[in-house]
Amino acid sequence: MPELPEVEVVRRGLANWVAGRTVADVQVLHPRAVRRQPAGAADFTARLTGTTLGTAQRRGKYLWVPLAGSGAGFSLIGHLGMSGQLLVQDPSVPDETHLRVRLRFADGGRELRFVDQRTFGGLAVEEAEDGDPEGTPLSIAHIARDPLDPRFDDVAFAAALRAKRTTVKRALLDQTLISGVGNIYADEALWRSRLHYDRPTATLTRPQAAELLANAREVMTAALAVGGTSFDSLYVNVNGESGYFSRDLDAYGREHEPCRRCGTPIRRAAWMNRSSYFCPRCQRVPRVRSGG
DNA sequence: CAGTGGCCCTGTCTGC
DNA sequence: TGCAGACAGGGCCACT
Repeated sequence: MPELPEVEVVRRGLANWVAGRTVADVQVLHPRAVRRQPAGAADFTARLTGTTLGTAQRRGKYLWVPLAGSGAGFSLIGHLGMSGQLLVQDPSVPDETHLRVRLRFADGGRELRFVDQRTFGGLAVEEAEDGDPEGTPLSIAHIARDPLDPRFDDVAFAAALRAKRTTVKRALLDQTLISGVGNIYADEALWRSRLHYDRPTATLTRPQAAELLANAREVMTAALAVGGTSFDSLYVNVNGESGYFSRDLDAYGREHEPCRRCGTPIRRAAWMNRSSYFCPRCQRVPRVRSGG
């Protein structure tokens, strides 16, 4: 499940392996993989063929590559969804079972493959912000900056979080408030902050909001340092290698295992059609006071 | 308008 | 052995 650290690992791989290369040929093997392209797969292919790829960029879980040459003013945008992979493969490697899109390059070297089992991810060629050297696609203007972005505004985030009339985990997963946080790192940040996932955001103090942000930033930085979190073969870097952070998780996926702080078994709760892992002792739901 | 909940998708695992 | 159902869950969009 690629979240910010995993997507950043992939971004670095793209920056290393495809920047400066010219696209010779594009194959779309599953139409759903380019469903963000309004005019369809043929348009996607036409807009990409012959362009030169720039340096990959990222905001939250979105990746994009600015295009130069015939593609100037546009970017190739990608989202990995739950199971998407961008692999830089030797052309002799047999096609992956869930290969959706292939880019061949004019230099005849390793090709770029988008592989996606569950097809929640996808690629598209989109118009970029006018004059933006990073080529930020217009379609992600609503996505907030992420906590590893030097331009992320900590004070504004804390204020916006506390102004919300929702619960804290919902807010962490709201990509218009803070991007890059998914189910895994939300649970980890909440565990580190001793906050229950259903805690109303309006009851957080300013220091609690600041600590939650610091913990989200810290856990994602630590995960990035070891290549991200891989539970299975669904998340790998561009060379097909797994990350090692899963062994360092404190809450996510640890149902019945002892809390590393207090020893109480970690509990899993159904939440929003997914799961929340938390320590029932360290992370208590604040009791609603009557009368106010 | 802000907040909420349903849906998309496929492979793996569990229980009957 | 086979089949149904649960589960993994990010983002979009209709609805309140």
